[in-house]
Order: sequence, then structure tokens, then C-alpha cells
Amino acid sequence: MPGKKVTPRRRSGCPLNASVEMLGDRWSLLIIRDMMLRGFRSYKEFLDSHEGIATNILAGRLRTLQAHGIISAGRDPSDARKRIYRLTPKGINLAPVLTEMVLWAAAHEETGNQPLVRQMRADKEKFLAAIRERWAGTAIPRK
Amino acid sequence: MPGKKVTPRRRSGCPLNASVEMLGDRWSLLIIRDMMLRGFRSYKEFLDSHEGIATNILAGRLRTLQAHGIISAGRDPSDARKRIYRLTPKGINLAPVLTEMVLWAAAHEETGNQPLVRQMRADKEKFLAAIRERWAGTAIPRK
DNA sequence: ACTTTTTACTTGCAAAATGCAAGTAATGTT
DNA sequence: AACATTACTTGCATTTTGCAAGTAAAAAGT
Repeated sequence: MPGKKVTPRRRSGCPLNASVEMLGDRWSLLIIRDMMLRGFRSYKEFLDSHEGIATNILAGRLRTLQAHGIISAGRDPSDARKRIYRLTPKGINLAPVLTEMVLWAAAHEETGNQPLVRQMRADKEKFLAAIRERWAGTAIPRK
Repeated sequence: MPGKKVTPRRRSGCPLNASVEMLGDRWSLLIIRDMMLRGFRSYKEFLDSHEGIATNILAGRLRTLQAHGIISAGRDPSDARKRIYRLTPKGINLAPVLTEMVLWAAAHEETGNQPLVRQMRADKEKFLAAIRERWAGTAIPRK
């Protein structure tokens, strides 16, 4: 049975508002970044890495990101304990959003990961194409 | 006791994290949208319009957006009660971020404001140029 | 086989952010 | 002078976030 629709009640019909309601918190975009740019796929990777998300928050975010159709979850055939999270096409399409946010911050704040920033600045379209390419055959997890 | 500056203490140096720490909440980007796209400039406009922000939240967001250098505040010479909020160059540079978020939501959700979406889709660069143009001479508020 | 470790969570509770309703002070309008 | 507007603040309830600890299932080690 297909899940029942979550949160039909939007504050407004504005597309920006829709984005903010799905992504406007302190963790969602970082999780998506870890999947998209770092190739993270398991709960433990998200938990150990990046900015130190709390385990209950991570579980909640993974749930709502799934509910919004941005990520999907499956089982690891080689280890039944593991779940494998990956971006849906909708999630992959967030690449331009992430890119612009990275470029904006890099232009106005002192930030790290300059190699990434340089790569994005040098040829944005090429960078985005590379991400799409990398995620093209995502049905079967690598390795 | 020399400067007891409250250290901003970022969770990480990642530029995306910097963006999320400045913009990752339920209201900041909507306020910026209202300034950028709708030309809102006063407290009352923000309060009355869009998605119905609470007055204390609005006051807080305006404060932190200023603290981050994204907006600036001045007085209205024709009415001393009024404050005029406007985007700084840093704030105006959020146009590509807003645009990508609008396009993403419009592509994956049922949203309103299709004229805006069509305009963005038809020629993104032109749309962005128009925004920059509109905000070019922003030192003196119009009207 | 059984004990330990790993993985992906949940639960309980404190702290912080958000939201609502009701002020308040400084103007401006009548 | 009385009233209305504007830009807030304050107090309090609700919700979200964060921390620490616990749990179940599966895998790995002995």
C-alpha cells in the first residue's frame, strides 16, 4: 500500500516555500551533500562524519527525506544489518541548489574545501554534468 | 575586558554548512524572497504578507540577517517610525540560490506562481541579470 | 556455540527555537 | 488631545533539537 500523503498543508503555494519546508533546517542539505559529493550511503557514515548530527535527529531526517521522495532506502545484500540510502532523481536534481549555496558561501565567507569551490567555479555545468553522470547508474550500488 | 566577541563557532568549514547555518531555517529565505522579488522593505510588509510569520520571529530573523551582512536597515526619511530593510550585495547574490530552489520545487512539486517559474525557466541568466539590474541603484530607496 | 562488536535505530529528558497573544514606545494623523 | 500606525518586546505554551543511554538484529571473533 502506497504511503499516505504527508503534510498536505503548505503555508503557501510559492515554490520557494515548498523548498524551504522540505530543506529548511540545519541538517537535511548536509545529509544530501554527503550522499551527493562524498558518496555516503549508510547510517553510520552520516553519523560519524560531517558536522556531528545526533542519532535521533539523523533518523528523523532520513525519514522525512524519504517521505519527500528525495532519498530512498534499501538493504545491503552483503550485510543484512546495513541499510543503503541513496538519492532519488529528485534528490540528484538538488545539485544546482547545493552548488549555488556553496559558491555563495565561498564568495562571502571564509570557508574550507577550496578544491571543490574552484572546481565549481571553473566550470559549473561540467561539474553538474559530472554529478549526474556519477549518479546515472545508481540502481545497483557499487562495490 | 577586551572584545568578548561571541565566537560564531562553525560546525565545520564546509561552505555548504556556512550557508545552512545562515539560511537553514523556516523563514530567512522567505524574507529574502520578499525583498528580492516583491520589493518589500518594511517590517509591516513582511509581517502582513507571505506565509504569516510571527512578529517576534520576524524581529529575530531581521536581526540575524543583519548580523550576517545579508540585509541592512535604515530609516525612512519621510516617516521616522518606519525602518527600511534592504538587501546588501551579499544578499542580492543569493538570487541564484533562490532561483535554483524555485526551479527545483516547481519541477517536483505542485506549486503556484507559474509565471515566475516560466520566466526563470525561459532564460535563467536574463532573469538573474534583471534582478541585479533592479538592485543596482539601491542606495536610495525608490518612491 | 557463545560472547563481543557492529549497525541502525529508539527512548527519555533537558535545552533551544518557534509560535501565539498581548503589551509598549515612538511617531504620525485627525 | 485622542487615536492609529509602525516596529518592535515580553510572557508563556508548544515544538524541535540535542544529548546520553538503551535495544534488537545481524555479523564477527574465539
